[in-house]
Amino acid sequence: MQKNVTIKTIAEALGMSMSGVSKALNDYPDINEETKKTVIEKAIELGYTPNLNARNLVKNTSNSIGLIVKDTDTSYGELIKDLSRVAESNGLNLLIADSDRNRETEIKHVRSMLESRVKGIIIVPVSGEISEIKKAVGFRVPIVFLGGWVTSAKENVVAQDNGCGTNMAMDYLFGLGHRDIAYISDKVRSNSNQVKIDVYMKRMREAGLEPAVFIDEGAGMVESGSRQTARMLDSGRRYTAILASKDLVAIGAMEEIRSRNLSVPEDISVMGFGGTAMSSLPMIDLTTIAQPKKDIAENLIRILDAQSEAGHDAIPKHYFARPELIERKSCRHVSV
Amino acid sequence: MQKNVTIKTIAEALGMSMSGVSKALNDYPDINEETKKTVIEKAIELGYTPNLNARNLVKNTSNSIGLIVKDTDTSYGELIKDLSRVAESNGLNLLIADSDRNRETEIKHVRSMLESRVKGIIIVPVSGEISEIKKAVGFRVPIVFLGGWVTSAKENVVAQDNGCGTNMAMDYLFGLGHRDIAYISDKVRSNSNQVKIDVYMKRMREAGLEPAVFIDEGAGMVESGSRQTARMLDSGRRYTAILASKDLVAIGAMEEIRSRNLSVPEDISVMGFGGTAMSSLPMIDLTTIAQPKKDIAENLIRILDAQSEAGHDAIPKHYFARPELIERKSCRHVSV
DNA sequence: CGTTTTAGCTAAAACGTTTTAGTAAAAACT
DNA sequence: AGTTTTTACTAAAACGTTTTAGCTAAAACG
Repeated sequence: MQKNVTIKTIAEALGMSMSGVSKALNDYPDINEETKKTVIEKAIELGYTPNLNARNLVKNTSNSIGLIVKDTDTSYGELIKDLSRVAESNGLNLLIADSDRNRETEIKHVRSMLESRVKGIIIVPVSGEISEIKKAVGFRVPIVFLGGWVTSAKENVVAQDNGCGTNMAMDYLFGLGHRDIAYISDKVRSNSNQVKIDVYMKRMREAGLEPAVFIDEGAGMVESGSRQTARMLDSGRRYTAILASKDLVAIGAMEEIRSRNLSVPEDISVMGFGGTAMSSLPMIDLTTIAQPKKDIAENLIRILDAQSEAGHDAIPKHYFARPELIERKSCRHVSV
Repeated sequence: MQKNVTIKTIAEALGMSMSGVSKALNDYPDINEETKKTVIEKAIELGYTPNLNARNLVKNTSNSIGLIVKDTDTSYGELIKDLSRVAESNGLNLLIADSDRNRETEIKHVRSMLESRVKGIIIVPVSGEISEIKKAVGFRVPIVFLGGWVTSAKENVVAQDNGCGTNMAMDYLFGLGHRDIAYISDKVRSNSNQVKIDVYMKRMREAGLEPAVFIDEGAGMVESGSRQTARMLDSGRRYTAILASKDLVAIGAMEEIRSRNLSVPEDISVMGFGGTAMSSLPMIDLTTIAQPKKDIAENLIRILDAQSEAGHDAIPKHYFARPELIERKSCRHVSV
């Protein structure tokens, strides 16, 4: 392996000092323009690549942020693209890890990222119990919680505004004339799911209607959707619309409905939550409340940046992104 | 901001030398076991976190690898989870970037990763024209190309064995009694697509059958699938099965078939390629040739590791992962 | 002309590690 | 007892940067 090309290499090639070269490359004002040009040319000629390890070490800064998701396959995993783009435009590298819904793995990733001296950590926690995470991070770097798990006002949180999203969904369904609307949900673990249920119930009651919430306790989002839809269909009451807690739950619902030779949306309208890639497929074509991924990505980075400027006594920041209703083919006017 | 806890902090607290502490923490044999214990305890007590920037700088190594995909949403994007897992078990961090199918962005990411001194780069290139990438990387770190774009024997390449996959698909369809099989493809840009076509044609001819390849030139994989399926259905010849170049193309095909009141698989069997998450959805339920993501992830890291040991005159390595046929509901025996 | 200012550099310390070479004391030999 | 070996450390250099303080020569000033 040939010797690394460093600032010293350039300095020697040019017969000048290392500090001179460094300053030239960093465009300091006290270096002659001519000199700067010469230095930059030489740097390119020699194939110089600055060593960020060294730079970060002396400047005590970092050019990377960590993202730990609990599952790359979920809607928060789909955010990687947008986050990577925003990070890039802020000159940041993105360090990614998947905790695989495992607390131990999650903590390991946190530790490892701290050793790599990330500027901050964005984390979709495995559960709402975050004390271990907080303990591992200490006050070393800012940490932003992503998603509906964390509610404490003392933490930095970015999430979808699920209250708002549910209201949009209800407005839409009421607007289509639906009155018999069921809420179908997978296991309620995170706060986001609870908020959706609360708003759904409130809206139904305000409209003088009887809410009907079907919550599944089993595994598999699609399966949860199917099971609870079956329960709903067998319940005796007739429903014209389903609001599902997730896109995958909605897909399970559609499946169950169709397996009984009913059709979506002719017999029952189905509305999803998430706006995942799958919801747009032709055979699915799900009307859904979509997560504004770009908006979320931008605010994650914005908050992380602000907090790392501010130090560890900074006031916690919260951002709730306004979702967007994507109208597709799974909902229609209630038939009279 | 309070002072960082470094090896020096520990050394002073214990009245010993920095080198002693370093050696104790790294379990050198020439340090007393008692001393090691004391040092480790103190390190934990003070909340010491090793600074990998400093370590990597002096050891001239790296603990991270870079992954640049051209689109996080494709099947190679779904590999992030597995790659992150394999990386973790090898003590590596994963730096991820999305080139967004843009050559300029891609090169920017390559540069940035080199500055961060990654150990190596895994890249799903934007196109088969890789000279710019090679030039940017030089011989600094090993680079492994992922996917069907790069064919040169001089490069490290990991990809699916598409020849094998296509043979599996053809065996399967022949086994179900199909003889009128069409191949439907989106735009042929990468080598992988061409290989599939070649094998398809070969197998058809060997069976004494007339191949029929429908290639779309337009945008959107789903739309490509639909358009070419329409062409196929209008072509006069009657087909009983479709082999699609991608899962999304297959989904487009299914959509077109169903929109004509034909059904899958009763009237026409459809076979996909990729084994993406979407293929498993109930309304899709696509029989497909799945990418062995775990296998691919393991071999990517293995090759990267081997090449960075070997230095830049290492012999290029190739690995073609054997895909797996996932049998679902989109294919059945040809009706007689 | 002598002094002050400015332009354009250089020298050296610092960042937090690892590692090589060395050393003092204790232990083991002869 | 004197020598060698072993044990358990320490000192200092090195990695590739940035930055502070300082320096020299030229320019500007009075």
